[in-house]
Amino acid sequence: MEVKLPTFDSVFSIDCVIFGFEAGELKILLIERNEEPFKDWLALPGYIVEQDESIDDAAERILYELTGLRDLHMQQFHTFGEVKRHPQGRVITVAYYALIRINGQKEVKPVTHYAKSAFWHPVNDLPKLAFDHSEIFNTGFNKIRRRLNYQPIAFELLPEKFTLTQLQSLYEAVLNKKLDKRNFRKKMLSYGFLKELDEKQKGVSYRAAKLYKFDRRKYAKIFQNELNLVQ
Amino acid sequence: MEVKLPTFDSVFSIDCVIFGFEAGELKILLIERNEEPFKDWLALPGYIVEQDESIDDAAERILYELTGLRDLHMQQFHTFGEVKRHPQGRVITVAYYALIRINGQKEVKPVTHYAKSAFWHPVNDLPKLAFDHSEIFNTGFNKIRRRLNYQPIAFELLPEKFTLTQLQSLYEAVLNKKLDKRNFRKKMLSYGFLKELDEKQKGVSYRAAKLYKFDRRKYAKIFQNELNLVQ
DNA sequence: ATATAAGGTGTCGAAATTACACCATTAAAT
DNA sequence: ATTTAATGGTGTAATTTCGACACCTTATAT
Repeated sequence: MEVKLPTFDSVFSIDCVIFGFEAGELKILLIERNEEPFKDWLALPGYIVEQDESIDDAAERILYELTGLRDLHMQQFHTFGEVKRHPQGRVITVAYYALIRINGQKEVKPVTHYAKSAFWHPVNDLPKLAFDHSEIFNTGFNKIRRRLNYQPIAFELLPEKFTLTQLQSLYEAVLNKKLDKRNFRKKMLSYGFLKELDEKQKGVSYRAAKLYKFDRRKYAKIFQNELNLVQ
Repeated sequence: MEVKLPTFDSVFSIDCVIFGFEAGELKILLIERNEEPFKDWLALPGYIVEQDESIDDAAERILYELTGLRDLHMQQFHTFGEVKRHPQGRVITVAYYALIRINGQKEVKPVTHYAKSAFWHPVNDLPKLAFDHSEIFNTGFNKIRRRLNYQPIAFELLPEKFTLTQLQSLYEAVLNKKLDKRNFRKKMLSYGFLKELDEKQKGVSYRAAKLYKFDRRKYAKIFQNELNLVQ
């Protein structure tokens, strides 16, 4: 059976690459589509921008409708504008990313019928995605990999209180390489934006680690003058 | 006299921030608009994307039509999508930048009637621009300032053969600070992607400097593994 | 008490970064 | 011919950062 689809001209859409970190693994949010085209395929959460909302607002709304997640700090990273990227017509999409702590998060679940389900999937083993979403994901992953080195995005993926080992394993997951424990700690602590708490990890069956907090205010002070690569 | 303007829904446009370097000064290309809205205002070169062209293609075409420049290496840097950014309707614009050698370039000149003129203007003394173009410019300037530190974009602004002093003064213009001559040279040369030529500057009334060339092939070899900020 | 699993810590050599000042060369002016 | 003006071109030493590397400590479970 062939399905006749409407076509459209000049539509903007938003697609979201939402990273989460859980059990030492980096994951992203996928949805199962419930609409043609690419019905039943896996895809990034994404939909069409309304006339009367900014693209930033649209990104928040769309993510909420498709996954139930709200109040993430979403950031635009690239716009995809190939003519044939959408089979039904001309759709230019602005891609956003966000980072989020998975732990303690209520289950993700679509609020609209455009998606059948939403779930976390490890980045290392992604299936083929609808549209050009695999390309969008790759572009986004490269972006955050690079940004990890000069922006405090790691802390958005961790619980508010975290151990240095957790922080290190996040860096290792994103950069995909092993780091030296002593050097990593020395360097992170030397920045001065980690606040040591009077509290320890609980519920582990081995020596509990100290907990730390990211001190956003100190970070901002330290890095207000940040352009420094040449001299 | 009040002018009635047509309005439109869902239009994509492109705006271009084109940097050039001349006489030790960083400049950008502006046009004088010949159409409402903002007729007679200064603006970034920009126009509407057609249905059957990718945004990258559109960026090239539009820049050509408004300034006569072709074959620049243009790169998207941000998409601006506030609802009210265009007085006639919903226009989302994708902003691109490019860098170009001004010297020896034929005069810039619009090919369409949408612009009255096109000209270079120093970045340090920009007038108020049409639409949200001042914001677009600022965003773009910050981008290239940062990219100067990890991408070989400086060489696109200089003539093919350049002196180390020219290179340094470009860095100083973009970063807006003085650099140490000896350290700058030591560092630049240590990378190994500058090729010293058997040729000297001509036509100067003082000791002529050696000329150098950027060796793109060596650069690519050196920086294929580049992620390195944490260990 | 013992085993297990991760927490937590310091040093040394190499490399990179920074600060800093003077002589050399060329063309133009006298 | 000499001087002047302007920029070209160079080295070193102190300091800081980076990277490699291994062992004892502590909490819990058995």
